[in-house]
Amino acid sequence: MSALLQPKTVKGEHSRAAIFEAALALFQERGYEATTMRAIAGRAGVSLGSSYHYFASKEHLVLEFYRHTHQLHLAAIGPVMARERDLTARLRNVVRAVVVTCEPFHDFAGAIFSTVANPVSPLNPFGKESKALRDEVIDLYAEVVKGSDARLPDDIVAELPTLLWLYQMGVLYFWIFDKSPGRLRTLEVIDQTTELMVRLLGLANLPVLRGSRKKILGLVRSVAQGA
Amino acid sequence: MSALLQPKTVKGEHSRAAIFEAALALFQERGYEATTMRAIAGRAGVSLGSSYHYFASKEHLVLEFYRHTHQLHLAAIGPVMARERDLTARLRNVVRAVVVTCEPFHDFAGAIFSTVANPVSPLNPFGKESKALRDEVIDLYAEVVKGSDARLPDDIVAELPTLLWLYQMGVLYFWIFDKSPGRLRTLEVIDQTTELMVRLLGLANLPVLRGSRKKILGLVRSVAQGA
DNA sequence: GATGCAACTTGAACATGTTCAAGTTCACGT
DNA sequence: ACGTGAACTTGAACATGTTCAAGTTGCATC
Repeated sequence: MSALLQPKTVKGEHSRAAIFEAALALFQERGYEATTMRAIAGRAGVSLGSSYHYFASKEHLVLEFYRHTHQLHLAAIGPVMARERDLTARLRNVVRAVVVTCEPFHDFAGAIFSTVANPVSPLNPFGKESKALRDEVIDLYAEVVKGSDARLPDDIVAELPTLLWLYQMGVLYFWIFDKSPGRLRTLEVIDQTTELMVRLLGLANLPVLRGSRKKILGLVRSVAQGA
Repeated sequence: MSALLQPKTVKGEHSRAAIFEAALALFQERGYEATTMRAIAGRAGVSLGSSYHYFASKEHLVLEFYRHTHQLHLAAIGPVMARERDLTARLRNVVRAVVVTCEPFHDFAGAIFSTVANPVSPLNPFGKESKALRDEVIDLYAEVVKGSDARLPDDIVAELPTLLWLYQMGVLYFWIFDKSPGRLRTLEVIDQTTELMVRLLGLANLPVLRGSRKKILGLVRSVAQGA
């Protein structure tokens, strides 16, 4: 069965959009688990079976949600990507924008994380069905690096986007647990880690770190390609 | 409702043990999802309700499984912990022992990872119900460090066990995806990362890294305490 | 206009994790 | 012996994600 069906008619598009909108609203109101597929269908004004016609499972609604937030993220970072040239500032702004964009969904983000982290699910970050979105995010970070005025060695430039994608997932995991007001702790961690990373990149050419650098890059490659 | 009930009678202990053994066997034979609570109860020779008397949920059987593998792990590393003094070797052996110990369960390990990673569940690694086990594992890594002949700064010694616990979880996540024969890729990654970590620890006193060191330790502290 | 076909829709039926009120067992004090 | 109460056991009932065979709609082709 296909992951999710692209409607072929305007009526179908309406149904699909209504289902996703209902799901998003209910997730926010009641949380992920407490939202039943029946409630989603009811709110969308379609039958239970129709929901499964457009989304193969409840988890696939989550994948759509990720696509949705990615679009919001892209829109949010447009200006800074066009203007800012300093790598640290670009990174900081882009990653800050991730958590700011996701803030309205913080309450139920925790509940869906396991869905996405599940290595068995084809929806997991390394899996088949999320490949398109994953590549988009990695490309975004490639753009963050390329659009900066930082001069980095080729071997680092090759792996950095993937590393930053992993880093973003780590930040989101921290953010999920963050209960500080305004999620200030996460923002602080972002500021510190982005600055730290860029500093370490600057040190990568030091003789003492030369040996480690190749190994680290090899590891990133290993981890990224999964298994 | 309590997490899991400690039997007060011998009969109760038998029932509880039978349920866990049945669950473990069925998980291995059919995988996690395909194993129903009814099948577990049937194989254990008890009723469905009795299973829920001893384990509050299917996930709690997973927590018991983690306790079980932790005991296996402890038994496996006894000799090397008593003999070996080199930090790199101690680390490598201890982490290798983790994946070797878990190897018989590799097929269904992926399915239960999401259970444990779920930030909403009290069973998640940072959560309340897994605190006892988490502390045990962190203590183990404190012992790995303390029992070595490495001389490390106090601030590093304070955070290193927690960092190594996080590292172990990362290794397990990689291992879950690893489809190489004999899980050789994971073992290789372990060898490389342990050596790399110890090398970087040795460089922590270099002037260029002094500034980053404090920040990194602060970050580890932030991340570890969760939110 | 008639026909056919793909897209779309439906809700009953199913599987399974979980709850719960009711029943049973048994060690212990009297 | 008897009563008591905690520990243990039971399976029917429930909620909900998912499947599927059957029905409806609407458009393109003749």
